[in-house]
Amino acid sequence: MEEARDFIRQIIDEDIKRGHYGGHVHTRFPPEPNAYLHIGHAKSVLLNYGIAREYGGKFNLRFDDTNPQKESPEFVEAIKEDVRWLGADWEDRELYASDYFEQLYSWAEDLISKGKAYVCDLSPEEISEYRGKPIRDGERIVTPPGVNSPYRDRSAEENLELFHRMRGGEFADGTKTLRAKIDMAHPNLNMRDPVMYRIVHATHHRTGDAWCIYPTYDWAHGQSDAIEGITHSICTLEFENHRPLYDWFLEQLGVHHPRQIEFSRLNLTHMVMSKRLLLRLIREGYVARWDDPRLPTLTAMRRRGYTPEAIADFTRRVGVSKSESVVEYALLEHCVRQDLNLRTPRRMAVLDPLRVVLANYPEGEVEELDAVNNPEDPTAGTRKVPFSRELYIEREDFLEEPPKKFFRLAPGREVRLRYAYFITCHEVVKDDSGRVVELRCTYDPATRGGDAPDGRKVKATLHWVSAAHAVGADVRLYDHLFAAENPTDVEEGQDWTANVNPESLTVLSDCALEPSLAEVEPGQRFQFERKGYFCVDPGSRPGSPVFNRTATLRDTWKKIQSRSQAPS
RNA sequence: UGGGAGAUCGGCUAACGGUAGGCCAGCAGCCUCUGGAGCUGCCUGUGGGGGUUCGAAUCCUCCUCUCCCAGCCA
Repeated sequence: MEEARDFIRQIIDEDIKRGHYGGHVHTRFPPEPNAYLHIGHAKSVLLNYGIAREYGGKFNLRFDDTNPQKESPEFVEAIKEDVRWLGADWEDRELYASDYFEQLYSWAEDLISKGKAYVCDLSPEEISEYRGKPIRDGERIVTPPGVNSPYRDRSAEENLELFHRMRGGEFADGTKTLRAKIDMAHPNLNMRDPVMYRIVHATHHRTGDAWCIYPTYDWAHGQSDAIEGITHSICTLEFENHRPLYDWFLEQLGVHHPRQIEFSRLNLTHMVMSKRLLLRLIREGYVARWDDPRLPTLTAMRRRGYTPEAIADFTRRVGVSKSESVVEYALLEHCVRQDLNLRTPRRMAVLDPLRVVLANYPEGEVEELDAVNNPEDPTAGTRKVPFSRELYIEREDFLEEPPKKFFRLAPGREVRLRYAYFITCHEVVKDDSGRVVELRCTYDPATRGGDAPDGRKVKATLHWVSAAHAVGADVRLYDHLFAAENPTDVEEGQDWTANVNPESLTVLSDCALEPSLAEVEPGQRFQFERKGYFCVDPGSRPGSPVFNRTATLRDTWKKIQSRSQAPS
């Protein structure tokens, strides 16, 4: 069965049919190394890499490092790790716009010589004014044509000399720019003599102090694509306005001209996705770091337990289009559950322990019971789980006064302990404050393994851990970083950070795990039965494991509860 | 205002002049030693008005709404 092709692939199909670019396809992912990658970038990486692979083409990783004040090797390394993790292979093409600085400079000289660029002494504020600001004209707002810079008509010789002196370091930051000479009355503001070079005395993470003038993104990006022989320059919607400018540069230079195709960026409910906003969350301490598992950064999602396969499945399902959209977080969760369901071993872990004593079970006796590692994967085999007189069950699996539809343990009620026995609760022990501290139960020896020979049924099966064998652990539960679907939608005078969910992180430190979980390695994933998917944190240590919850299991009881509690 | 772009079930996305389909979510049921997973069924949609056509989500036209640009950020 053939899958529907997105509009980008349709365009490429057409290009190939018409023999454009010699039938070749060459894509690239062009991040600026000034932040960590997030899942929106993953969509772009996978799109570009996927297209290259499908068409038998090539895929470049190119760092658009034209702003030394914001970029650093730390980000370069982090980005490489994330792209690699996603499975995108750039082979030996780890490239940098900064590698093209000399070529870009020489092309700029060409444009100057042809009278298509000039050195301008206007200040940033003046440039903005000359460009033509929107003016209120009574009811209406009018965008007037721009005004030519007084420096626009310098001779090519003078421009060349000034440009050389700019490179030579003779001028202070911000005092001069090189601008393309296009059209100050152009309806597209990007065409009103855009800046190509600015003076910045800053050390670049790769070129060091070799330069004190740096190309703007607009001047560097298209030409970098051209140099690399990119055929399809896929980018996000906000660059649609710039395409005429990129076309103009390429045409003036007479070089290879990629086809630029814009698609809408990924947005998620309950999440912010811009670098600027993510940076604020970190700087202001709403989250710990770039890899805080509540963030949509790839490093955070990896730490949380997401798999690259789940992310790839997700990006495939959301599709590619030009309409701006917000994808429900639930789809992401669905993808990771579906992946993890098939691949993760099951374990029993009691996150909020309640002691259970089996009055009729021999003291001191321990049985090793067989437990299935993964019902979805017969090859995963079984393991032994110790059972004894004193156990822990989940506190929320018992209610003294069970409401309708609550099938779990309650006074007088019989339930099954998974892979073990049927037990019946006879007595509830409370402390002085009335808190339930222990349950006195009996077990039915005939139900060993979990089946009753007389065929009687129970409505619930609980997970449990033998108290004497339990391994203590920290478990971190995560909820939406923002309770609101759209975090930046705030009332007048409110800052969006007010929407940060104060309960997005819950740290549990008294969890009781089955003993097979004593020795785990960071990054290992498990399904804790009935609770969710969990991943061993990088900070986990032998003997005191730390788990991050990747996602909960779908929980019908929770749903029933919230339905009955929901405000009408 | 000018320029650029977009509007299809609750969400995302197909359909390229010929039965508006899929996935997620939701709902109902079946099944179950995870209230998991799985299975079955249901649900709802072409922004509005005109026009062309045997036939329009698709073509034309007018309108409405939303987003992007006016950095020496990318």
